[in-house]
Amino acid sequence: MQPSTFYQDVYEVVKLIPFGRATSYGAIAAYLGTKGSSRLVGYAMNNSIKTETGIPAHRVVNRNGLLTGKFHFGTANEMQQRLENEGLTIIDNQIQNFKTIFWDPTIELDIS
DNA sequence: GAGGTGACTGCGA
DNA sequence: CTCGCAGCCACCT
Repeated sequence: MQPSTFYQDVYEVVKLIPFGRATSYGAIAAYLGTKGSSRLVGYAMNNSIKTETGIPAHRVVNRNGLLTGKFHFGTANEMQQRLENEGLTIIDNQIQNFKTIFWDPTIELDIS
């Protein structure tokens, strides 16, 4: 297919993240085949919020499960608030048991 | 057309 | 263990 923009692909993957789960920028980038562009994923998220794309960006965190982009939300605690609302535990801006709730698109979606 | 930026990641000291 | 540096690539000004 013809990906209009890198953002579009990122949005598609983020939308597929199931409730109560979270993934990392690198995982999404890797799934898109642009693992080297892990920063672009975060960049896309930033744009997604600004453009009201409705993307659950709060389910996307860095490799350590740290809410690195919480400050980019409308309010600093909104990201954490949403994650806790999904049954996750956040301490010091970091997702607890992140390894357990981690949702890897390269595995869950499987590139077949 | 060129330069600067960034919600990252991995490796080294 | 904690802190710092370099690489990476698409988007924005």
